[in-house]
Amino acid sequence: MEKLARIRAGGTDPYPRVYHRTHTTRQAVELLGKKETGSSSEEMPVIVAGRIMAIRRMGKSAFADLRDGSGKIQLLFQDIKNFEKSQLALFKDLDIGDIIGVEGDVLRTKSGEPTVRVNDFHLLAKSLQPLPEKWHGLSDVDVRYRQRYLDLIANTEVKETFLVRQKVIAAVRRFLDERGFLEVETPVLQPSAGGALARPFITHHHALDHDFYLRIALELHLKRLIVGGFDKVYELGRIFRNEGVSTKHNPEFTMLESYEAYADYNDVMRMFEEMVYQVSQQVLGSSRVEFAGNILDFEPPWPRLDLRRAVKQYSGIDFEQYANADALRTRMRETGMEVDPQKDRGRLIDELISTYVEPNIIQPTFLMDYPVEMSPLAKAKPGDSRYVERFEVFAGGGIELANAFTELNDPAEQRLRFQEQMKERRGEDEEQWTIDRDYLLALEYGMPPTGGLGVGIDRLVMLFTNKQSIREVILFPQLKEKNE
RNA sequence: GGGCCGUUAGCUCAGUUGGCAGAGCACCUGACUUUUAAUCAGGGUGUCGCAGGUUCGAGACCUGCACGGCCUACCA
Repeated sequence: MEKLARIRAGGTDPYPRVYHRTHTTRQAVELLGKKETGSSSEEMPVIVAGRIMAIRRMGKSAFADLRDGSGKIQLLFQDIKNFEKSQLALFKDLDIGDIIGVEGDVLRTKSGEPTVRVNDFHLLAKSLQPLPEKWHGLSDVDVRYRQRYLDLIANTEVKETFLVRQKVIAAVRRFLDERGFLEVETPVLQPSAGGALARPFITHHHALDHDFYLRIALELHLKRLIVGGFDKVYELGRIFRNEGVSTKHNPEFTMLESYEAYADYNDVMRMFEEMVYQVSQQVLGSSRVEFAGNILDFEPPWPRLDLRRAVKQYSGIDFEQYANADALRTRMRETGMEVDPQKDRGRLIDELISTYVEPNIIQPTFLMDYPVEMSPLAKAKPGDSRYVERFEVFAGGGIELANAFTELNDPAEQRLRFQEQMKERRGEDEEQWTIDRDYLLALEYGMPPTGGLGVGIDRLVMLFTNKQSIREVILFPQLKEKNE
């Protein structure tokens, strides 16, 4: 760009290496406030730096809006014609988008705008690309996600979303830390991907000449730690699922899992509703949040619905009366549902839940006691081996917030359940599925009764920020590569 | 994977029945010392997503492809 050459020719380095400011724009505005209440001295010299968001040139003077990470402040350039020649030339070449530093004093203009009257300024980084349009902002979602930095510059509310995200995560950590949970880190690369039913990503370790899977859940390693004697552990981490991409699914996403020895799913339920309540108080200052046109209230206790009864209530089908997949499928077809003939009974019930139950659950609600077919890692209900002590939490009409159960700690029973799973998968020609034998070995040493919890952090943030798409709460969501 | 919709200037978008490619912002030139979507006068900066086809003539019509969105499917 010729402007850049001209600036260099004028003896100015368009990318100097350091610039020390005395105030952020926010601090400069606060300083002005102090000056006006008379609690500070007369002279208010400041050095601030940031990106030029607008310039209003008016002949001998000019106004500009300067934005930094803390906020923005107006700049006033006066007597431009009397600038030193090189400064005048540099000033003329300033564009919206340039990063500059200015020295001056703070004052308030006639119209009440906090302003730095500029005595001197320096170019800190020249912008060679035009910024998105100032009035409409950037709305092309493709560009917004691919060039998130532009989104953050052009759409100030986007920044707010990610600040909330950070606060949610910090509040969750605080909650668990205060309760004596130990935060741990477990392997992302695993010889077998267990703890969930999702299809994993496969990668290859060259030195070991061995395939590894990217983890699809945190579960099995955290429970090894319960065996090892850490009674309360959690991990907040990225997991990877090689499946469809949608407004609710990103191939990599952030999961919280916690495990507490000597607890069951009732304890976990109480902990989870308290956790979300406290997080909402700390992040939003309220237990209420608007989501998709509804007001959700996280104040405990949340309703607890028996899964079988909920399905019956909303779909009219009592799946207990249909003992095998074929019978249930036939009954579901009668209601006009299109049903995949491949699905086993557990998946059919899952479909009933997502079709009939989830959309009706607006307020945070526990759905309890799942059929055993759907939950290979959960402990059976006492006296009824067809059901397990498991709950899921839904809110906002279909957002799944949590999945938790009383952990199955009987190694023989666990081995049977794994084998059942493998049997079902045979014929699905999925090479990826393997049994984590080392986990079974760990269970044989004895795992105390344990309550476990899994929380999709991205979805929690969606609720807290009223975003209907998971891509709005992930800084760099996965998109297809653009072909040249 | 399937269906529908979209893709035009750096950005936000118009573009009539198939007949010279448009507006606002940004950018460039000039005027202006309290503006804040500054204003005023002038300037169009384009591979109309890509590749074919129909046509005297295609941004528009047809086919294929790419990318995106929504729905659907998949998904603990």
